[in-house]
Amino acid sequence: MINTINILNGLANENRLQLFLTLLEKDFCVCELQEILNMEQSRLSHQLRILKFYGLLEAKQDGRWIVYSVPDEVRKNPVIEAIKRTAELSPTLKGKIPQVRIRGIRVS
Amino acid sequence: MINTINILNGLANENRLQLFLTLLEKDFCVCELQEILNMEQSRLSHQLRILKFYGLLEAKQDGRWIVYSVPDEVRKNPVIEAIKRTAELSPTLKGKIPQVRIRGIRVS
DNA sequence: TCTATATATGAAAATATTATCATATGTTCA
DNA sequence: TGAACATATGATAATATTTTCATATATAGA
Repeated sequence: MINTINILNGLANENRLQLFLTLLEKDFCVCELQEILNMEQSRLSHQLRILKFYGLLEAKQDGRWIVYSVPDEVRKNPVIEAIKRTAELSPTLKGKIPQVRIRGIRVS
Repeated sequence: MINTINILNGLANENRLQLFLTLLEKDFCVCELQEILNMEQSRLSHQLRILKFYGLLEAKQDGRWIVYSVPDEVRKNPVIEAIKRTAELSPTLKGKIPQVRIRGIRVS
């Protein structure tokens, strides 16, 4: 199981917490996250790297996109479950999460 | 309820996490914590202040001692409960926690 | 192959956190 | 009151994290 201190270190940053909560809702590629979170590309990339480093995210390539997701093992972690319940994704971001998208293109 | 990001910020440091887990076991005054955690006084005092700042600890005076404790509200928090379950207090520290003490003096 | 797009990386600058040291404050007790 | 003890605080130094900017890499498609 993922180490608790890794979870704490990974998520002890408002930006990364929101990023993580977003990915907890749904998988996204970097360019979608860039739009949703309104973050500069390399900054976002660095933050994703940190979350991945701590084992909180995984990435898979799909064409020229890299899709980030929260591994099942992480979703099942009790601390993560509690965080999901208590830490609300900012309403602004929530409104920005597209319902259906295919590789960055809004479909609905 | 205590803010999740405050919990994360407060505990995203191995030292403070161990300090907090120690106080989750039992209330202690600073000089006891100093001995248990083998930390220099002012460093410990600074870390306690941070935990207090984030609302994770409270302090009450008892003579010349300041006794720190985890507020009930914090204990009941789902994230804290999950952390308590998943983050083990280091065995070294566990062995050092006195069973019964009165104001820093080991009684049993 | 060339170009556009998506993403990552490295280095430097900006900022925040942590440790350390000296000193201040407050309490007890002789 | 003054000495000893317990704790806090402030300033600075040491470190770590975060942002920014420039550039590199990789893929898709013309």
